[in-house]
Amino acid sequence: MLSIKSTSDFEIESVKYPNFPLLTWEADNQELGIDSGMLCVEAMQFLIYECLKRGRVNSENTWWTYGNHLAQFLTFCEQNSLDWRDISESSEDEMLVSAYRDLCVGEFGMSVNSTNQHLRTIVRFYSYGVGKWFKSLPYSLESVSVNKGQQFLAHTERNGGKKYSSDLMMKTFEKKAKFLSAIEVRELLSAIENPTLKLMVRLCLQTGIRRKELLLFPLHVIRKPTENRAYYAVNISRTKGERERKIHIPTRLMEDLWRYVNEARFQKQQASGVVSDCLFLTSDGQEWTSQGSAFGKALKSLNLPFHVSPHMLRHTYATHMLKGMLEHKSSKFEP
DNA sequence: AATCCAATGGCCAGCTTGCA
DNA sequence: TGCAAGCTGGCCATTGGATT
Repeated sequence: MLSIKSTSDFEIESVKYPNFPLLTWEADNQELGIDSGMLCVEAMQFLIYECLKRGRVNSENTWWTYGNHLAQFLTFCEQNSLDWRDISESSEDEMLVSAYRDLCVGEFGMSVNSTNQHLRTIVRFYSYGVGKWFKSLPYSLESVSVNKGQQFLAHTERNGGKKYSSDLMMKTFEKKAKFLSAIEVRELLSAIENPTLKLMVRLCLQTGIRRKELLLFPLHVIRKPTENRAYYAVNISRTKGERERKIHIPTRLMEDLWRYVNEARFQKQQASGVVSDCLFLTSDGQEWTSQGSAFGKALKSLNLPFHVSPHMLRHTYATHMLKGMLEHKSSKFEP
């Protein structure tokens, strides 16, 4: 199975949906009436329902996440000559998807978390198509009883005490966040020679913003610090899910950002002629690409004895903030 | 830059806990 | 005692990161 990007010719009810995943078969299969290059009609109907008809999905990335989950499962069926529509009547005995699950974790070496996410998409595909293309489902719904004392999932069912979930799902465990110690933070900052990169790292460490939020950080929120206060509260909008959020920039950092805007950034912008609402520009005076990995590579090229990634800076902020709040108990916050 | 696995954190909604 | 904030765990939309 191959995924192809739609062009702007792809439209539904006169609305154009470019970059939508189109899932096509790779091999002929006479038994199933499939020629290579044909669209998988069932997968397409499901994806259109899941990503376009429903109102919850907004990001094109999400189209591709769901498209890839489905494409990989259907590739498994295609390569092993399995008919994904032929589900045995007794769902307790049906092994098609559970065999795929065990292959993901075993042979492919995928984590339980990722495999579960693939499984949820496949489960939704079957749940969408049952009655349309298949008589029964490749899984059964397990009733999970709710512990009344602990109120486990008590909210999910109105009649109380029970919740239904696919029996394919595996148990997952929480992983610990990776962060830098105070010593490592100092080592990191002193290792950075490029002043702009240093400012970017400081902004991450002191506000906990994500990589994408850093690279798309709005220019217009940077202003000259005039008042005698500890920090400046600013709103940023280009966040995960485009939710606006308020962050706090310490005054000293705000001063340095203001100087950057009026000196180094101004010179770069004059040289390149780029007009941008992004605070940070690359050394060529261009905007950073928000999904690029250049910032992470810049951190890596410092060759520090410990691992640093953009998201670790966020964890570092959160961990030290929590530690600080625990040490200096405030009446305002409950850590 | 494309691909795809891994990780993140908001959501749900009723009971528990904290606090005045 | 009464009110409001906090907690809870699986689901899901979205982003991060490593590899190619």
